[in-house]
Amino acid sequence: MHVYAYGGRAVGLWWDKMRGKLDGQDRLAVSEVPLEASKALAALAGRTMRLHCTIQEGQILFGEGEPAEAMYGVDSGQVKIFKLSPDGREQVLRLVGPGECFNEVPIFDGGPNPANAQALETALVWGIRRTDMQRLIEEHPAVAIGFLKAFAGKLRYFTRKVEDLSFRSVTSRVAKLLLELAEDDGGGGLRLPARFTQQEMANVVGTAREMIGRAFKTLEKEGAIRLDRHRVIIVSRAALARML
Amino acid sequence: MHVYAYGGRAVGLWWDKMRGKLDGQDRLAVSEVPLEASKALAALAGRTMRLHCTIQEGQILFGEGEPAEAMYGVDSGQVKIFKLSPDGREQVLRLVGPGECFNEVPIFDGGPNPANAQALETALVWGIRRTDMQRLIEEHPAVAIGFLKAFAGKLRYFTRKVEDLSFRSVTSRVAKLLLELAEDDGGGGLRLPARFTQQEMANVVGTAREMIGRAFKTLEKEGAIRLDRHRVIIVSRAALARML
DNA sequence: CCAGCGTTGTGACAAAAGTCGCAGACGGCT
DNA sequence: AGCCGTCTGCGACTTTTGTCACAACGCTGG
Repeated sequence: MHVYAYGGRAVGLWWDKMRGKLDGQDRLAVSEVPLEASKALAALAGRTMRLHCTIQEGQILFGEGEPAEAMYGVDSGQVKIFKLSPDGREQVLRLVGPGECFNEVPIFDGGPNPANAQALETALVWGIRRTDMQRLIEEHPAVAIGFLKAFAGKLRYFTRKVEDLSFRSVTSRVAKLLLELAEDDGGGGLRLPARFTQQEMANVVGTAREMIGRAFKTLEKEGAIRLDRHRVIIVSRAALARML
Repeated sequence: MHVYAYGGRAVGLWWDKMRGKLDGQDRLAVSEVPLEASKALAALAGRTMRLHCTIQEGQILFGEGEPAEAMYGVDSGQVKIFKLSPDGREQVLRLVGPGECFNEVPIFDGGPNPANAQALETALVWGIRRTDMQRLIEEHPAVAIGFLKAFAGKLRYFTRKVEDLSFRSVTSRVAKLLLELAEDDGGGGLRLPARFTQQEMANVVGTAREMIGRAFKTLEKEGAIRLDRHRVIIVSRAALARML
């Protein structure tokens, strides 16, 4: 059991026991399938050494700078990967949902965790230890190629993130976030998953909470969204896109 | 010959002819060496299909969004990888020097060039076409692993870039840039490579030119640098580091 | 139903960053 | 040396973003 301190609280983390062992060549076929890396891995990992755990909403899985134990994948729930500034501000780098994986970087360069990971909602997470993963990759070149594709996607993603921070106003970044978060929802309009508070959006977008509220008012004036009792409803995707 | 338009100018780009051909297994030993990926590649590439060209200072090698022909490496000189905003502002993502390579991402995801590339000073550049590179990787797993390491480094780099843009003030980012650019130089102090204008630094740091000047004045007041006839001399690395 | 707490709305203000205009300095080049 | 284009140094001003304080809302759990 590991204990990490965060914001004054200490949270516990239990690992299930290892589940099995890589046993020979008959699994090769799986890794050969040119799937998106994380999926191929999940399939592979199901039959290799694999750690499991449930992290409760708000719990920290690991912290930046700590030696990396493993890479992880999300089975259900959502995990937030973020950095903290010395004065406590938070910048979310990525939101990881089911089928995606995170903390792969240390597998390949042997360094510490590049950021913090925390469950945004209760999440089921699996992990593969670095050494196991390295063996897996050496034995199955197709897995390496899968990772290369996944990394390529991530580099594009971060490249965009830099671009956005540098070129776009807060309002524009908020509009973009809304477009990404938007979920089709019963009625005519699109609604946001309720779990995002303005503070959380601010952390994703890289600004202060109050700015989110002001951005909402701007977007409302432009007819892109409607604010119904503290909840954002997207009126027009097109109008939102115009604000980019 | 390709012609690209940029800032009203059109520049030409000539490719030398292909130089040779990958010929069998005896090169495997080279790829097996666990070098930094770019170096391993340069070694490999010297014996495989390889394109060469010289790009003059200011010339564009390729533009964002164009279909990716190849990945490249720098033999000498310096290449700037950057994005342009709709209104013409520029954000430098990376400065690529000798021994490093760029535009690897499209090799693996088949997408277009993720950014623009331009020679900051006259540069000797080599390239390997996507299809050749893909074959190389499939045949030599060690190359794939080398790329994974290189990608891991780049992801850490961009992660830091996001962090910096989000957390640090302009002055702090400038101080950081100076620390990175600083070159030991004959006399007691460190000087900057002359080729960087304030505008170029502004593009790296993600701000306006005037802010660079103001940041310099702040840093001078703190005793970190000295301004001698439009040239920056780093007085104290420690004082600079304190400004981070 | 009510209390309590975390989230949101808001206005006034402060600070940081960006813009504009122009003068002056520098560095090649002839 | 003298000229010219580019780069730099400011100062005044605008815009954007961040901060603070506080009231109101609304969900949750007795």
